[in-house]
Amino acid sequence: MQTDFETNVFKLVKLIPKGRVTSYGAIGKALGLTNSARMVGRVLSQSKPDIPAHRVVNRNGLLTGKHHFNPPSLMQKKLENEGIKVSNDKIVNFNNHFWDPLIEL
DNA sequence: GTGGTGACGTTTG
DNA sequence: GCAAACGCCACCA
Repeated sequence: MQTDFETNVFKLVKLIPKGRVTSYGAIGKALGLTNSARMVGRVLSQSKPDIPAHRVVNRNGLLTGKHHFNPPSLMQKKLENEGIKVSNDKIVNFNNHFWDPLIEL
């Protein structure tokens, strides 16, 4: 059983277009939580394989949560598989791949 | 019930 | 421009 917030996060993450990435703050902001990025990250930790959590990174474009993947390198691999260049655990041209739910939706 | 920590972000010094 | 502190909410010890 999940809260509405978690449901929203799951839905939003599922709506992320292929080859695009977003940030915790953007998701939280879209849900009305301006500074609760931690919550978003926590929710993603409970996300199932059904959720492309690899498309969610921090504001720095850094794959901070890759340690929670299995294996951790899977995150980078998936991003690269979608056409996103990843170097040193961080997204290249992050601004170019950034997907803002507030704008796109 | 209290304290500390966490897939973070923003603001101030 | 870089470093440090605060804020937010939830879970674990």
